Amino acid sequence: MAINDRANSSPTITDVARVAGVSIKTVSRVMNRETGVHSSTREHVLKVVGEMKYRPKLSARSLAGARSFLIGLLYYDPSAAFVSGVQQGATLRCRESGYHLVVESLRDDAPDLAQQVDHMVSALRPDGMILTPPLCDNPHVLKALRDSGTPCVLMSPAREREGIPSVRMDDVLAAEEITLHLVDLGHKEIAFVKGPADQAASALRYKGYVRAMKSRGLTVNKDFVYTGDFKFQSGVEAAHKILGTRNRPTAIFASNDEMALGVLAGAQSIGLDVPKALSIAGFDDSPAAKLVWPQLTTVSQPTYEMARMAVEMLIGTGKSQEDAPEESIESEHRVLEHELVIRMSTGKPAKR
Amino acid sequence: MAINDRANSSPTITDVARVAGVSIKTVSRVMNRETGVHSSTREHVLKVVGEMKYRPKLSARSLAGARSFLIGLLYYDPSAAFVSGVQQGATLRCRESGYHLVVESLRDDAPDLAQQVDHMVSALRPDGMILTPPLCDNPHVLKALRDSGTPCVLMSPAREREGIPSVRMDDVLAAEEITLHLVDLGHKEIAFVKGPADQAASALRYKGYVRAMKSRGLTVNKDFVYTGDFKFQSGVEAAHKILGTRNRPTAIFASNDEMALGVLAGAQSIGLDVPKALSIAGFDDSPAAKLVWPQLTTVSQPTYEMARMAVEMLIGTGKSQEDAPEESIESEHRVLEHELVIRMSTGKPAKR
DNA sequence: CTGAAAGCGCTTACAG
DNA sequence: CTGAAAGCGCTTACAG
Repeated sequence: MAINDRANSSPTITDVARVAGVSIKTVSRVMNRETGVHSSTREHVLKVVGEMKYRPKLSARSLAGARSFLIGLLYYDPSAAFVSGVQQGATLRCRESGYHLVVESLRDDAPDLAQQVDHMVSALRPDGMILTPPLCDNPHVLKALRDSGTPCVLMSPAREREGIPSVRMDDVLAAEEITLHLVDLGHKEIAFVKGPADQAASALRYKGYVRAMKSRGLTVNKDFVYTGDFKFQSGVEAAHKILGTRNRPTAIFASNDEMALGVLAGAQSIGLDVPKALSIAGFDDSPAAKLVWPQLTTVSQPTYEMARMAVEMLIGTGKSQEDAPEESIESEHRVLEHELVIRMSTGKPAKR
Repeated sequence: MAINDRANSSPTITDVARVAGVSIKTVSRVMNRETGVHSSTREHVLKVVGEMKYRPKLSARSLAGARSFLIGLLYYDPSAAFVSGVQQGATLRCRESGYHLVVESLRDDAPDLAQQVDHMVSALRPDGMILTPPLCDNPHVLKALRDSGTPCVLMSPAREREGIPSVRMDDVLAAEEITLHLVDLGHKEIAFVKGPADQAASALRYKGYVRAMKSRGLTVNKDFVYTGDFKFQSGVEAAHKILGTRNRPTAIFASNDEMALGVLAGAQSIGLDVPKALSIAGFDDSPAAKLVWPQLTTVSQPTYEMARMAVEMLIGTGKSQEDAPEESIESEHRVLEHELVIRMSTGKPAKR
């Protein structure tokens, strides 16, 4: 027992089998939690495994078997807010099942996006791939992945696709709810700062805003709808534009946090007290939402849960490389719960 | 040519060798850019490789050879500011050399940290590991990694360690420079908001502040040094404390952005105009530094470059598992250039 | 400059 | 319930 047979290299399945007095197949069965092993055999093997600190080597399992125990995560332009939750969720869920997360950031300017994806996939052979926006909407990336037979899950895609599972939140509903929050506080003139036309979320959030206004019999004033680009500066401009009017609104709902922060800065720069003179709501619950005064009322995206769910869908789905691509990829579109985060930037409107 | 020999599975080295009319060893040599292959042979093989779209499988290379082509990145509590740059830098540098980045977030509360690390390392056999704060200072993690013989690079460790390479920036110098920036603007009374005692950066940045003040013959007023915890709220409190005095300073240097943002919020909440009545400087150049008004003057950490460098050091270092742990790990401690980011939150002091 | 053989450490498919 | 054999797709060590 005290004699270690080989140098200081880690034990292999053969070593364990020899010490335990069973075949490597039995050790393999125990390690993979297969049924049909006598409980006394199982316990004995497990004991030896513990003593020898045996850990199966991923590369060997991967080469011999059908799974690589690797999940890929593709980023394009990692917005800090998004990355943190996604990473945490995906990585923890992977560990629970003995999987590992391989992250790849693609360059913004890459003309050979599809090739990069293909390269990654054929070297790594991941059991699944998680795509975040805007990559989850890139047809070249999607095609490369489909050609390789790699199962994918799209996170918050602009639109759902036949045959490709996705996870998302309900942008329309969330926007509706936060607008209703403002209405419930007593606001009647509520401005909206829209995102750019090329992003799917823009229209969805606007839709929720309009729906909320109409459901309460409030009119959507065209002068109070400003189209920004989801960046800080466009929020500042929106504030100047919207607040420059004599008959200004008592609340502004900017459809992402960056723009809401811009609105806040713009409002404060012209001496408006938030939330007394103006309520401001955002969308995303980015880290920065808590780093201003007053802290921002916003919507928390379930990034952590979406990532966990994505991994789960991928691990559940068996890899279907050999089969015809279309036949066995289970297609589900899941919608996860968001959360309203009411902070100090929204309050009752001042009496006029 | 038009006939594809096997099903739709991807070609192996044997397939390529057969089509090219050479041995698999020769294909292997070409793929690994080894010398000693006739140029005509090399070109011919490369052509066939291109036509067949052959990509070596990582698991096979890993099992047969000494390298896994995997670099591990360990996080603990991913601060959004840090993650984004690190990820980008590491992942791009990895791709340039055919490596892949495996990310693992450890749980804050894990009592079995070392075991988790050991598990990851023995399954994956990464060729190297990058540790970010505060994991890079955790003795259990370090020990687990040393025991396994995995080469590591520490990013911004609290203290450098014998035999373990590291990459960092010069916190003292950066803090000194930003303080001098304030002095050069004409400030003489400059307050400092310190970080918590248990973080290495706290003392370093304070040291730089003191050095700058002394070098210009300014006195460090103890009433103007407030100890926070690197969080927003402590910045708010610092502002109230420091600015509540009759004889208040004209500038505050908070030693990270979160606290600086807190100071900004605190100052604005009592009606102070920044930067006219008060200049504020931070440290980190976090995403939020650009999402407030006025935008924050701060120090940009070279996270992207540090990550690139870390990968480079790891790829350069050959894996030394078989040897005695101490003997061949090349120990280097690199210090990378930071950058002062002068924005609108600092300006000349008002005449009294 | 090129190749034949062995083997990395597992899983698969089969037999009993 | 258990095992012997073959093989996954490469690299290593060696020979010529």
